[in-house]
Amino acid sequence: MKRPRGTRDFLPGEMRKRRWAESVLRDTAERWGYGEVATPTFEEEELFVRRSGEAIVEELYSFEDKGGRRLALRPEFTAPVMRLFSQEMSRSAKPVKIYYFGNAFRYERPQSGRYREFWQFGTEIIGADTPEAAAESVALASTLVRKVGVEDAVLRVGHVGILRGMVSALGLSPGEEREVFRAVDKGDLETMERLCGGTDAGDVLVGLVGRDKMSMEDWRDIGGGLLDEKTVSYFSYLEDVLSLLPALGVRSWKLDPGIARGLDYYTGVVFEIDAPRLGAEKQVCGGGEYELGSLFGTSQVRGVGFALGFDRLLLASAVPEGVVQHGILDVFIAYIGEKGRLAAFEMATTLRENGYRVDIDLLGRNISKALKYASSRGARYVAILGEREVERGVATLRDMQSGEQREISLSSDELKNVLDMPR
RNA sequence: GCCGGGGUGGUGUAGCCUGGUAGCAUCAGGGACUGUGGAUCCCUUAGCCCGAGCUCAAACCUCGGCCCCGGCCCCA
Repeated sequence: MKRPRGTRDFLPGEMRKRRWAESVLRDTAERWGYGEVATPTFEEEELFVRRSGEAIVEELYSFEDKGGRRLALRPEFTAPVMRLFSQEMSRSAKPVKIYYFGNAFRYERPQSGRYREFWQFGTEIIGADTPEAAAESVALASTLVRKVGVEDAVLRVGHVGILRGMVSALGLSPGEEREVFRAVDKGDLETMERLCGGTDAGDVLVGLVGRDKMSMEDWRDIGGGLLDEKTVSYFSYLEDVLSLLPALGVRSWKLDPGIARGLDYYTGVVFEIDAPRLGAEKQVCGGGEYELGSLFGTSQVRGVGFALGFDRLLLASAVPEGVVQHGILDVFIAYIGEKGRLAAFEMATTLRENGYRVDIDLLGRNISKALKYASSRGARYVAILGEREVERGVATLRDMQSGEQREISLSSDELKNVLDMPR
């Protein structure tokens, strides 16, 4: 029996890291005023098709249930969360700020940082179309990535409204425009050159996407002349968003005119975060401003949000030593003889009731082996209970780091604090 | 779907080219040590990804499949 392709088992050490990262994400989102939501692991297939088009059926884990319904394991959370919003929260006070964490499934070729079952964390601010909301979303994403220990993250910010304005200034057919968008998103300069090089607008676009460093002024100067009034107004909007970032704790970002984010429903500011050390699958976050009332028949609903690739985040993260090292056991109890055994189990119960993490010998090992086992488990203390101790109502407590030993009383009052360690 | 590199006890590896007894390390369990850990020694459990072919004989050669790793495509 093997694990299905593209899935993983997680052992205790790995789970400790994952739970740590998860709690960092959760706690931070709560602190920023977001409430958690959860949606079903599977939905009607139609929900995902409507959001993303027929093409995604290829990548869905879909099936028919016994009632003949077409269902699919969720490949992402945006559509389910929007469904939840429009069905359950559309009359809630605006803006609605929610976050989610869970597993999602895509039938794809696994590779580094890409699995068939993966985890995502994300947030949405729904019912807000202001620079303030956009800035908060960008800043929260950036903060989260940093807080889980990704040191070298690069935040890139762009605006699809400006990009669309530039592409439509090229005067291409809709089909050609699609191709250009795709090339822009990939940073494929050769294809761009082929599609729209030679014209003024085309050269400008190629120049912008190819640029490594750029200021807002450059962007305006280079691209602004060719654009209509509405598109030009996006520059000030974007500037406004960016001006709020430092106050929200964001130290640095790169302007990237070429972020297209694939989907049609993005309307304004868009952003991505990369962890360069991850190689081909380096994007750990993507998000932006969107409009998707049309999908669910709601009247115009605008919002801004992002999704974090939890597994990639962990690959890129330097999880603090303490998280990994922090042993899972405060005390291991070893005993000798029938009397020792009873006293040992009683001691374990008392210590556990007082909040300590306690394990006890279950294999009837001798002291030597029990100590070795406790050591390999990373226990801080070993309590030894033999005839000698039980007769006098004490246990021998051995500090596994220093090797020092002392006797402690077995009375429950004494046991409460005798280990003088944080619980 | 495409290209490349791989799959040998639980883990890490040698053996493969040049077919013929699968070796080492580590971990785990037990013992030497009658109540004090990571040492030493001994013992034990346990392996050639799956299938077909060539051959007297396949971990080894050939073909197909599965899975892993890196990349392409895709990335809602």
